[in-house]
Amino acid sequence: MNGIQEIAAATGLSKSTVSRALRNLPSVAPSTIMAVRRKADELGYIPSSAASGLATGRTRAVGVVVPVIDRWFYIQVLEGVDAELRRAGYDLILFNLGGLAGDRERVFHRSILRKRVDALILLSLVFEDDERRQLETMEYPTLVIGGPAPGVRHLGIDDYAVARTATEYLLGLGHRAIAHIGGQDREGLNTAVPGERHEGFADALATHGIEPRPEWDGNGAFSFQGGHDAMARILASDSRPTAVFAASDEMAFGAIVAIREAGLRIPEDLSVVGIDGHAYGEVLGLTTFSQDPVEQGRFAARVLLAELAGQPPVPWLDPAPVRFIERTSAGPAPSA
Amino acid sequence: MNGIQEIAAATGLSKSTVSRALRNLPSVAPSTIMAVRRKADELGYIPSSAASGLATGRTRAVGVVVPVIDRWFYIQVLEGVDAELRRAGYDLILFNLGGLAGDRERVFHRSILRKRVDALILLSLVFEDDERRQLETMEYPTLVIGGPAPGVRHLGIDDYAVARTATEYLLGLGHRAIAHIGGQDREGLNTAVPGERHEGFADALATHGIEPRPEWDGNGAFSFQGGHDAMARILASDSRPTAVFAASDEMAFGAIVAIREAGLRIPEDLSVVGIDGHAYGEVLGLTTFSQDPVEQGRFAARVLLAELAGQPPVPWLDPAPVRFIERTSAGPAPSA
DNA sequence: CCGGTTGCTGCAACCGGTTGCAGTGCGTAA
DNA sequence: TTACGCACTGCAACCGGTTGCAGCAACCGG
Repeated sequence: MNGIQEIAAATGLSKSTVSRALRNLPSVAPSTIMAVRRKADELGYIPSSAASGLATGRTRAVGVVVPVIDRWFYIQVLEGVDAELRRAGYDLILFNLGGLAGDRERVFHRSILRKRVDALILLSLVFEDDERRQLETMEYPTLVIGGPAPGVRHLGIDDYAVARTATEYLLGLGHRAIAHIGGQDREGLNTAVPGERHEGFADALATHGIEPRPEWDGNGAFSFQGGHDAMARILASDSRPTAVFAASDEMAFGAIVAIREAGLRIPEDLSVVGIDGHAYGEVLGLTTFSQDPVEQGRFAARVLLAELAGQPPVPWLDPAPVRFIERTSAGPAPSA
Repeated sequence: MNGIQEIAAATGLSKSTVSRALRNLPSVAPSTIMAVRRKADELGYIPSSAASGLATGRTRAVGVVVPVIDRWFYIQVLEGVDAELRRAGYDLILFNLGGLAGDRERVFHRSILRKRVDALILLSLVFEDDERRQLETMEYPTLVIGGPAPGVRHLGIDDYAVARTATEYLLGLGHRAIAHIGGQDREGLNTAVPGERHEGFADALATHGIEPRPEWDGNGAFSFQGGHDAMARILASDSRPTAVFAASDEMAFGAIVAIREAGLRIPEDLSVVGIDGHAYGEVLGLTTFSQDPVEQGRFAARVLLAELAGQPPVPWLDPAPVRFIERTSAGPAPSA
């Protein structure tokens, strides 16, 4: 005999009373609750999530789907989501698609989740039409963080606006020769994010009548190494920009290293700005437009938990805030 | 009516046959399997992990416990563990202690896991005696990765040996004035790791009759920022070392930045070596002793999955391999 | 003294699968 | 023709909790 039943036998109570006592339901006499608790401890009772899940239809777990794990943004979000779930006594199940090559099927084919979660948070994913439909047929509340996701409820910064603001900041410093480092992170990032940020950059230039130069548009693959290599290539070209807009902080870090390797000074010779708010920026003096993915994660978790608690769903979420952090990597354009 | 039952009714078969058909058991007629599959698709059947978990006592999930999420090492391991679990069709449940302040209780109090997992991987944790006992009473297979963990089965590199080797490498290059950057990561790391690595360092010096100098022993808190600040302090002291042994790559990166800020050259003025194999090392030219946490994660997962598949448990695991990556951050000691 | 609350507990069905055992129908060998 | 084995399917109990409803005793006001 096992579980709750065993406690029932040992205390002379019924299964139902024990069940209620363990959950502190008000309809149980305080003395009974104490007795049951004591016995449970004594017997080393371990509740079975499967059993209660089966009976209630609730798992007390939330799934988080990431394209890959090893990316700054996802990890920050994960940290935030986790913190909030922990507070609420929910578990976190991590579904990693393992890159684009990985099996998207995995999550979108409904049978995989096997009703394991009560709600789902999807990170930086854009969906095919049928995937979106799949998502809708899943009965649990869902939320997407990061990157525009047409047709599904979504939380994140306004990538276009941030990029545009960042570029305008450089323009405001007098820069006219501005390079862009962006590019697709094939397996990791929302495929829309690089595009949005690039567009914001391009539009800012356009309003100032500046033609973007293809040799100043680097593909940094949204990584440190990529940013470094892209910057090195740009510096190797015939003409040199006076500023660089990197679509992510990690690429900006790479760019900074490449610039220093070339013997140039920041910001005297070359200004750099990024987007993200990565912790390394502090030491490296990176001027950046910081988002707070931890808070985004927390917020997403709170929204979903509220719905699970019975609150009416919020159909629309405001874009997440961006904070400008001015450090030392960007300065006035050198006077030609 | 729901689930398997519904399919049974629709096909005119019994629950049991449907159940077996869905699992492709050999005792079911191929034609029946096809029919059941078709019906299941048609009805949009979603299996319930809770129900099968309850019936079989297996959850097809493995738990991973981390002290905090946002650390390079843990994330790499997570990636490896996940890859292997995915292959095997297992889910990954992430338990974050959320720093030392966080609730260790959470995991060690048996009732929290609520039989949610079939096996448990613990990252860089040292245990109190009673926690170890708790762990033993949990019925499922368990494995610790990273940092020595007396009394429990454990996987990881030999921290002492690596640190000693790294230091001896610097000694071999003629360095005698060697600084150490280590220090406790209060909330993140196995409390034993910094100690082991420091000991390896100290012992290597000792065998060469070198007295460690306290002003050259920096606390870098196992972070980029920490490494930077520690190095800056060391450089600000009266005398300057000719080499630095950083107990982690991230601290080494910080040190490199600090050294360059001071206008010194690497490795002409100052050599740097690290431990880890962080991806940034490539660009920064860091000479390091690389471990492969992804592979450690994969390996750990494989070990546990094998046990879950019925293989006899392996009581002892060899230390994980370390690979020396010689790049450009360390060179011969400048001749005084 | 009675009818009605109030507070607590028990009964039994149910959640959705899994599994040991007992059929059933058919082919085949004796 | 009969007996037997084989391939397949069904019955019913079980996994360990949850919950609607009923039951019971003590207590209340009238």
